[in-house]
Amino acid sequence: MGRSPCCEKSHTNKGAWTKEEDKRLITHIRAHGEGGWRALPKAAGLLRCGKSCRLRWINYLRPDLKRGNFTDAEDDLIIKLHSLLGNKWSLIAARLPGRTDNEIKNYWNTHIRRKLLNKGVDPATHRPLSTADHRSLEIRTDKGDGIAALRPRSPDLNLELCISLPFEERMVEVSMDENKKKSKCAEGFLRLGSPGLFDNGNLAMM
DNA sequence: AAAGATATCAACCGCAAGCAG
DNA sequence: CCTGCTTGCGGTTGATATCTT
Repeated sequence: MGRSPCCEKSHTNKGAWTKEEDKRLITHIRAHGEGGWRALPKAAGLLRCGKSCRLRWINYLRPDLKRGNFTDAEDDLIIKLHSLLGNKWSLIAARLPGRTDNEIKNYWNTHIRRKLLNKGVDPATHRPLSTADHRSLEIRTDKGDGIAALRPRSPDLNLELCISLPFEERMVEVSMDENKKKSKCAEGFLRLGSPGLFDNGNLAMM
């Protein structure tokens, strides 16, 4: 028995959005506000699924979006936040006003990754790559569920940067994967307002 | 100029968290 | 609690643009 589809796919459009669809979506959201994505397409007269509407609005139609190239300061901030949060694009985007998680994720994968590699920095660990050992930075592990995962080989590559957080659960949730642990800690870090982090999202140290 | 390779990014998919009943 | 539904997230795909040969 498979999952039920998120919407009636046989009656929905897919692919690039037309200007008319954009207009309908913007008009509807201006009138009724964000949310209720599942019911929105029908209400707005769109042959799209709710997910698609939400994505289109959040990533491209929202009025507060900052389009255009990333600045060097944004580059640096993304790199710093990534070293802290890992691939938690939504958390990173939350610290970059006008940027979306999808935009940052794409930018990371197409530009920053290469930029770091060219500088001899491993984009996954943010540590220097050495020609002799960079292939050994990661090892494959099998967690017993048949799914292999890449994990840092060296203990000192552990990016758990949550030294002083009140997250007792991280000590006991041994089954939680590394990314989740990292982001949980980092979320707390951001929420609590670490001395190393200014309100504008800039990192004072690290 | 044409063909193939590579880069970019908008959009989709599946999963999991959160919430209401 | 349990269940089902909705929303949000991260990984991935695929169409298009740009570059190289």
